[in-house]
Amino acid sequence: MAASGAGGADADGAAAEPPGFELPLRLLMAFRVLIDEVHAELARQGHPDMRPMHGFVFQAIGPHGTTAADLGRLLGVSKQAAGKTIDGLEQLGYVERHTDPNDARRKLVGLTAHGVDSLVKSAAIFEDVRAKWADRLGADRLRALEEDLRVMTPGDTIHLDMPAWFGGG
Amino acid sequence: MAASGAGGADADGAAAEPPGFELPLRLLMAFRVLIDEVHAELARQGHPDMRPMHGFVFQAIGPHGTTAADLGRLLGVSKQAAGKTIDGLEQLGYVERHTDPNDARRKLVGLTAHGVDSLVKSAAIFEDVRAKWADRLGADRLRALEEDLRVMTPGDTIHLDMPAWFGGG
DNA sequence: TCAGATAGTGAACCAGGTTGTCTATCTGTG
DNA sequence: CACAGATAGACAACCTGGTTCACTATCTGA
Repeated sequence: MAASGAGGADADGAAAEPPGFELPLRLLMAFRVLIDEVHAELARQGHPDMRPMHGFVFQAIGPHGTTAADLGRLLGVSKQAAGKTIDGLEQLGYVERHTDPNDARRKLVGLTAHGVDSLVKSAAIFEDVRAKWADRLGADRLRALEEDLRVMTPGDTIHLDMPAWFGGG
Repeated sequence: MAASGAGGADADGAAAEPPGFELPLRLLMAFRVLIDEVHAELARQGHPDMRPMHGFVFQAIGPHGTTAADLGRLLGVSKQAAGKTIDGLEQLGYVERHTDPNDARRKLVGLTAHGVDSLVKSAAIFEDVRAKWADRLGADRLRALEEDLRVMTPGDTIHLDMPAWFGGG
């Protein structure tokens, strides 16, 4: 990742950070900065065992619940991997499983009160952080930034597929 | 990660994607879209065994080379992890190690011709993709976006620390 | 009715991190 | 000049969170 002189001058004087490299780097850093802040604040607010990505998982589960296979599809991982994630979240008390009354194969995964609490708090914290961005950038610039990102990213499918490009298998 | 109705309407009618959630999601998706494109094109141009993040590693190594410990610091991982990464890259023929003549403890890690080739091509591809973004968004908007991202991210230290927040350890 | 699709689970495996420990080497200070 | 302490690299054991393969239970459509 990263480069010595991304922000400014490098001892060499040469262009240490070609402009094209800057964009992905900053996108990732921005994501990181934002997520870190939310993660830290969420830990302060009673959810110290949440992982940075769990908020997205909870949002994917949603208020109506889902199943391991659906969650896997949404997250872009195998159903087994989704199942493992659910196992962990279940042990932490964030979700619970119930057999689907209409389909004995399926197990509905739903948020517990604890899980809902974390989701609600995450959303509020995200809002706060976004407000801080609006303060720094100006509301117009932030809206423009969000609009531009929307334009440049596929609108509907949100298969992040983190593992695939990060190296995990 | 992600949510069913990020882009648009959800069957429920409820706000499926609180505005605060949208920002990190889009940042990550944008990063992903960009990296995927570069990665795919790089594979086409003779580097099929490159991992999406390798480009950043190569840039961190830089034209003058580095050491495992320095690389680890720059990447925000342990020196052992950096060493393993270098092992892999060495086997793929992208880097090579030489003992530092001035310090027998250190092993200078430098890019091979193959590594330099991949770095040069990456940079060019990044430029191309950036140009595409400029076409879509307009040069001004893209510059504004980059400027805003720069404002909201720490300027000098680029410790991405991917593993820490992704869950790896 | 029954072949085929789908849900969930377990097992074996892998990648890429972590920490702890060890040796070799350099460096600053008494 | 010697030596305590810092640093570089490597090895081992371990962890997390992915993967695929294989299997059973259940649903569905022809």
